[in-house]
Amino acid sequence: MAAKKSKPRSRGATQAKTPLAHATDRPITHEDVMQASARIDPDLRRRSQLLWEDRSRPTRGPKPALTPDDVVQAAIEIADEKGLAALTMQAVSSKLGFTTMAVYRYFPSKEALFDAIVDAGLGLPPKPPLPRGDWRAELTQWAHAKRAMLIARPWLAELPFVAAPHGPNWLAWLEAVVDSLSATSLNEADKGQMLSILDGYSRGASDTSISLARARARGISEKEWAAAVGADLGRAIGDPRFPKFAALITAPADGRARTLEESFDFGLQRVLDGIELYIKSRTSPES
Amino acid sequence: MAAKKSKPRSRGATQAKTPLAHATDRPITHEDVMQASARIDPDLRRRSQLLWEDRSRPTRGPKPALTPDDVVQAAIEIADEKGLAALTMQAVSSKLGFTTMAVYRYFPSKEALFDAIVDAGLGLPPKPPLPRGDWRAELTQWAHAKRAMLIARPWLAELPFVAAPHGPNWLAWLEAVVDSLSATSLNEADKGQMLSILDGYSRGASDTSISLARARARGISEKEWAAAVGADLGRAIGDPRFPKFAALITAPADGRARTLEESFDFGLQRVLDGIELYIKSRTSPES
DNA sequence: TGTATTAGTGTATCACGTACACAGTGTGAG
DNA sequence: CTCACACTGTGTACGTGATACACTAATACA
Repeated sequence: MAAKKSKPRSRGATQAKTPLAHATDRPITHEDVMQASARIDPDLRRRSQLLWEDRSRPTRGPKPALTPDDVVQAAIEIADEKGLAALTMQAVSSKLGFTTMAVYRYFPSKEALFDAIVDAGLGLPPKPPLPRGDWRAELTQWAHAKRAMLIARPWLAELPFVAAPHGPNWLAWLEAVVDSLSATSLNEADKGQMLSILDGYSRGASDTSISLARARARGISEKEWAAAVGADLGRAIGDPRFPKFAALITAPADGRARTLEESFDFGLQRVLDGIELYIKSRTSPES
Repeated sequence: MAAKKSKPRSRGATQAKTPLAHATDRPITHEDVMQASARIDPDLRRRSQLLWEDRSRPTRGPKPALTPDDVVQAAIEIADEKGLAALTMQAVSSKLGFTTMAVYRYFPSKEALFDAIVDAGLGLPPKPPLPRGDWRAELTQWAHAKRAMLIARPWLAELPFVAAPHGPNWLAWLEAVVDSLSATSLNEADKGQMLSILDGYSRGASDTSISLARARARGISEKEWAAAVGADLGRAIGDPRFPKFAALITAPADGRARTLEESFDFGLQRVLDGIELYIKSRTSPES
């Protein structure tokens, strides 16, 4: 056995629930978490660590010409311009003006680099407008921002980033939702639930626009994209298997067509309606 | 220039809105669609075609030893057992007992094979229980089924399948929702909206469970997975950037913890609440 | 029966991830 | 102050995977 294959190892991750065992009554500390993490898949553990540790340079040898951030930046630019497929270690290094192997001084593997790219790509959530307290408005802003972020970096959704270690920016997005929900009367557990709902909707309902964005990055016009999508969906027309759907897409538009963003917002408001309904039912006893 | 690189071409696809231009008053036919599709990226067009055309064998040469379906089946088995990363053309062919290049007689590229795998992996939606008409119950069943499907094939979410051509099974899932919504008073446009909402939530809110499923496929126990996720999320504890989220995950569980499926269902009911509210507002004039 | 067509094979090539060994560079320990 | 060691970037090599191309064998229609 000589060279080793790239092990498709590692995974982890996700939204909110089932985060930690609430076995004892004493509040959980960072210590507890770190202790629990002792028995985690070492590969995953290392990746997560790379994402969180402060990369303080050792003092010994020559000064590195780059920072991990430079590498991440270059990688993101490549993904933005040419797509994920073009994001190779050689592309990154040559963009930086170094040899391929130089990158490995900053990230031990492509996978680790991807982890960093994902977190950097997420960026930070927007700051809610200042008279705080309007949770519904704040969550609306949040969801639109998340959608915009996913559209701006359509390659993010192409990575199984639910399976990657969660970095600081990921947590920042979650924090923002919980923070907005603080204005409600929900208990912690319910806040977690609402976080899942909102996060789930925002992610899933952005797929259409992400697809468009990806096409656009390939130089395809919105018209062409719509034609391609329409052609696929249009196969339903005349096909006995899809009568209802065919009727839906052939129905004349009664009024102005909605933009994708308007569509997203419409759905978002329905979701928030559902959340609001729940909050009210918790507040004013109705049963 | 000799061999060509794998071109990271092709994309397309998605949910419901903006499907076709409703320019004229005459209902859109399959003809219209096919005509519109004439100017689509030829690569995409070909992929979509492969997904839909009946692969009737020409009569001339030797009889093929396999069917496209055999290939798809083998590929799916590999993905199920070893994960997407192990799904190579050589793996597929050797599983079938042929040389690598033999597979290319059935699918012109790995990408085309993936398209077929995605559609096959989606499978068909469940049949709604027979006293039809309870749209809410039917959509609940649908959403749970979709979630279960994604969990059963966690590699599906790893593919940018929103960007792939939509095959028959994809449409079948959409059809099922629209069909259930027929019991409501919604117009076609609104049905499309509700479809987007439900599809979006089901997809996005399943991420957590998909991650777990993926971990499980790698031989990681639920405990280990929870520890890894918890370790990442637990970094919030003590970090001044994430006070609210830290409070959330350290709050003592007041009662039985919800399973992931219960969590999904809880959110789903909120979403359906929102949809129901809208339906009612359309029915009984309130403004 | 022969010829055009097609299935599966063998081989070659190129891109990519990454291991390994080397050379040059600073810095703290002596 | 100096030297050895830690560390950076380079050059090279390898294995794997996708896939082009040319070849042989099979088969049905003219």
